[in-house]
Amino acid sequence: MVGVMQTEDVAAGGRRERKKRETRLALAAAALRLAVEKGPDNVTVEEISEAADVSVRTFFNYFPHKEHAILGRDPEDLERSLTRLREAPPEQSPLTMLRVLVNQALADFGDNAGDAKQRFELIGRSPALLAQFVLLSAEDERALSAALAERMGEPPTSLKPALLVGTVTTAVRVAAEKQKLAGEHEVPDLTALVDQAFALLADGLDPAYDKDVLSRDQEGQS
Amino acid sequence: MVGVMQTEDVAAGGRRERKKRETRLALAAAALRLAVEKGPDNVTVEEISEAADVSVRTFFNYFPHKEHAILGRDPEDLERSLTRLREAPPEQSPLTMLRVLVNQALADFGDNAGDAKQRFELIGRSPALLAQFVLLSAEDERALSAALAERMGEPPTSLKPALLVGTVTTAVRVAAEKQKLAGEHEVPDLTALVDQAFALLADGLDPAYDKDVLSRDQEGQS
DNA sequence: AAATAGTTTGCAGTGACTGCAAGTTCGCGC
DNA sequence: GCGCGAACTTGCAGTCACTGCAAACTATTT
Repeated sequence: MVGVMQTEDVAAGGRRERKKRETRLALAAAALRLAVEKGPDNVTVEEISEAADVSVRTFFNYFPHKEHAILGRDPEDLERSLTRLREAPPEQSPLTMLRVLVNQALADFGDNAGDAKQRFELIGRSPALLAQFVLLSAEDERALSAALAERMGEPPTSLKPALLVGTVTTAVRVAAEKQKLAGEHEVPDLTALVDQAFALLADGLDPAYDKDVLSRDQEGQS
Repeated sequence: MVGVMQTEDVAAGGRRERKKRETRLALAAAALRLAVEKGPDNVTVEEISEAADVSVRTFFNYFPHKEHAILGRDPEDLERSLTRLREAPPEQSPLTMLRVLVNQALADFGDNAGDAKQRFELIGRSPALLAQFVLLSAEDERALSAALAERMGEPPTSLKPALLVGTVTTAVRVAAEKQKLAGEHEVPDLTALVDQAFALLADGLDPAYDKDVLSRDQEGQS
């Protein structure tokens, strides 16, 4: 039952709670620092625990994987996005609202400058980290889809909200990849790329799409 | 230099090549069977190796992870899709062609009935498998994006081809998820869901998108 | 048949992660 | 302040994934 106890709010009172939060933070910080210093795949849990001055066993009381500690995700980030989504002006169309959401998220991202960017870098360098990141993101996506469905007044089984969240995520991801790929020269500015992607999503990716191809093309099997 | 030697074609001659292919196949088959029988997370490499009658060490000469063996991906699948993409009728618009591609892939999927479906099931039950699957898919996506960019006569840095491939992948994924979620009753047919998703992508996800929100909304920072 | 190159295997080692049980600390009512 | 139970930490033992290395084996070539 470890970790189940209902901690009511963020700044809960007792010394216990405080210490817990400090330990978790110390572990995440140590994990991130060491990952940056030695490369994400050359860090051992032992080192991290040592740096945070707890036992290895305790490390695993806080994080299920080494990767979770390095990613050090703040559950508040998702909460904030969900709140923003729910409180967005009702007259905004879904994609418009998502554009604002993304922009706010990117702004947050730029704020806590060090950590987020370093983590982002690391993710690009370690498949293990990427894998965990994707898994966590998938959960977020589900939550966002559900919230969006509600906002749009659609049943949770509806395709459209999920598709919107999914494609928007993809758009941001692709934009980020392209920017990284472009390297140093000609830095095209993430916001501009994301704008471009959103515009494409909004207007349609392919005006010439022939929705009846399949009725005609029944012989194309290998 | 293990595994570097240039094996010319699929059905290469020597007994050596044949045995190698057999061993790989036996391992993948055993891995899949055991994963289905005992649950994907309760299989050990030792069991798999035993079932395929090779040493554990040999297992790792064939697969980098347990998960790779279970997923048992055939590199030919990607090749086939790439070929199809390149040989598609040039008059087909990108999304139209991708729709055909997806349909062919799904048809293949239905063909080798057992394996693909079982693997798909497993992926849904094991985060570790899902993670590896996503990683492999990401590689495929990159290859497909590059091929599509070429077909569209765009530079490989161009956003649009990558966005197309990414969103289409997302569309299929979302459709599959929704179908699974719908459960037994009212099975909405994957093809229909995919059609719906493609139509949305083609026509635009949100006709009311306001591409100038950001210019106006500059005060929405946490 | 001997040389050669490719493959298998055992062995030893590192490191992630888990359950368990004993010890420590904290919060709380008395 | 005391003591008690709950929460937390820790060490220990154990399982399992995965790696490098070197010896043994086997197919292929000459």
